[in-house]
Amino acid sequence: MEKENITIYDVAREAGVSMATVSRVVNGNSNVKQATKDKVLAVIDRLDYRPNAVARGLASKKTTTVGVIIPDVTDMFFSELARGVDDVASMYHYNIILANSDDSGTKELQVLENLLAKQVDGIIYMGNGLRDKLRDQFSHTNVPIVLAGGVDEKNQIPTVNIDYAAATKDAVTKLINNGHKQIAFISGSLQQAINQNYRLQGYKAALEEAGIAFDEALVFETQYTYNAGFELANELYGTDATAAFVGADELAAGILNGLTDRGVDVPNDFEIITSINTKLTQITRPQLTSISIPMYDMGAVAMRMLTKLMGKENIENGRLSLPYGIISRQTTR
Amino acid sequence: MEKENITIYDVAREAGVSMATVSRVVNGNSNVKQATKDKVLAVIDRLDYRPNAVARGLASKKTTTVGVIIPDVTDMFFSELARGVDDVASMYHYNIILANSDDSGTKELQVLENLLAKQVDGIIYMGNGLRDKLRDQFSHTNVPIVLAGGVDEKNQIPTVNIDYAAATKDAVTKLINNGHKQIAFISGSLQQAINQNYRLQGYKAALEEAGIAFDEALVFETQYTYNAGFELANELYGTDATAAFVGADELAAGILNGLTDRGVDVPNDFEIITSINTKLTQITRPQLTSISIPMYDMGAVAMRMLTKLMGKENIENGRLSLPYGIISRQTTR
DNA sequence: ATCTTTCTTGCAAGCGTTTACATTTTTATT
DNA sequence: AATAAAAATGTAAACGCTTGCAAGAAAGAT
Repeated sequence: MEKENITIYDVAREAGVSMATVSRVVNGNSNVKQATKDKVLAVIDRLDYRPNAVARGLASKKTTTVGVIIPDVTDMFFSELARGVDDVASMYHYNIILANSDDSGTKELQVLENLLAKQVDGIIYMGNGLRDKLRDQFSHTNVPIVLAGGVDEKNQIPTVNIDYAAATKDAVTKLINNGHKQIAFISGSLQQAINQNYRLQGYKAALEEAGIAFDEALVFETQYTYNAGFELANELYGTDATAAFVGADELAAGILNGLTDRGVDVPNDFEIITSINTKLTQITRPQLTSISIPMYDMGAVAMRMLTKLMGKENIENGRLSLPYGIISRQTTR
Repeated sequence: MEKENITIYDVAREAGVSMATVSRVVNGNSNVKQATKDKVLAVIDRLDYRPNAVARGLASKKTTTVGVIIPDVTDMFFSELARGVDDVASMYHYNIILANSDDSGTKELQVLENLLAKQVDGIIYMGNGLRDKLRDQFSHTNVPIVLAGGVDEKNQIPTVNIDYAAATKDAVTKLINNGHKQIAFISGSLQQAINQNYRLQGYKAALEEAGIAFDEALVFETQYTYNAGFELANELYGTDATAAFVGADELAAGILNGLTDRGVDVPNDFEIITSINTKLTQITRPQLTSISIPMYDMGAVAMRMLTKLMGKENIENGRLSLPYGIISRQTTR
């Protein structure tokens, strides 16, 4: 067994001061005489006192905890973001409550409810779109929220991401410059704003700029999984596409391997550019050319922005687009 | 702005009952007349009342929150575990505070301190070993802890994992049966118990059983990264090893690609078995033969065990070894 | 009708802090 | 040495809920 929970009161008694004073030294309040501070600190050390954060939270209305709504920790894109978030969170002495939403509307709502009940000081939201119901709830709360890595079409919520439309346009243009006219656009659900309103728009913009007609038949909507890609390779094989822009790395890996298995020579017969630049891009053979997204940084910056919001600091700009790049590897010539 | 925080007291007043009664209906306490329950529920709904979990935590001494110490969410092995943990946690209405430790002793200690301050009801610990200092802290607290996916050499802490030694032995034996005598053992730091006391022991056991002498020169200790593997491939090339057991998938992918790039034909000139069976194993070409570890399940089972511990239920067995398998793919013949 | 027993409800004391505000001690000023 | 100002400390009221205990209401038993 272990000594009973020792409280601020015990420390006060042992040190011969009031609990207020103990509270002050614990919180680094300036007006405490050095002598008493030392005395208190010594007792704290001796008694092995550890302030109860829950009581603290109740009294101060601050929990130093932020909620993180994430579709799936298992997804490399999001886990990188989460890592960035956690690193700066802990830098600012916040903890994160991590909640998987599976990108499901109902789960998100429920998770949000939970987080708010737990009195989190702020929320980092990750997702592939922002459903209206959730947006509603967001606007009904005073808890600061920032979107990390996602898009907010209505520009209502502080967001840190990259310019997905521009990045996609760049990628597709690169393909066009390599001589392709029939370029497949492959992404996850077009229900998701990020695909429908950003990536696809960037794709169209690139085509338009090059005077190439948009062909609905070259747009493929599927799951973000390796297997989906692998299967899609067959379908792709039947079209006259000679290159593809792909919205996710795992998916791209599947397509690449599927195509290769059918005897297609990538990049000579077919070029591929993927979108995330996770570790996967270096592991496949040939290695995947990719847009490079600063995932970790997006998470870190989003969290930093959140700390400012929580501290009631003024945010100069609530919509940050971080720089991206395109890394040429072996799936393009 | 938003309506001021509404409390249980507001609900009580509006419903014409005492706060105790409101508390009872909120907590699903049985002895409340149906009529008053309905009345209260209606008010709760109308006022959009949301119980304050912090106050609840203070009063009840339960936070319905568990801490998860994880080396790195970005590591696929651990993120899968974490996902399993979160899924059953939310199933039992717990939230998780996720804290990255980078497998660093000091960070772990600090994170633990934090978690305890936040009054978590339990802790899931993930790591590649369990340092004595941490073990000490663990034993000094009343908060239940379970190890997920790791090993506890001293068998003191409830643990859910697989039999790493046996799995390794099986893998190496498979290699031996394929005719190899010079089998490299490649893992992360041998400082980590899981490598030193389990995997390496399994490796030695397999050799011994086959009457093959252990050769120190075939043991490689490195980082768990793709690049480390890629570079190690060169080194490996200089030895007379004809096969390798590898402790992590990313590392194995690096070795595979490094070897392939040097013109080694895997599996004909060299066979590889890796240890985790993450998605990577299907993405490399050739695909990696691997021990299959039920990561998600380990996390889920560990969390389930923790719920029992937190509920003061008796644990029949605090040391669960889940079944593992070996999946033959293309890096073995 | 009266007395038990069983349900329902209310009362009030915590839970461990923070934080105005008040009070006391120190230091500076004249 | 007396007084004002500043610094250090203490007092006690929140914070929003749970929960043991007591009291009142309803239902059964005789």
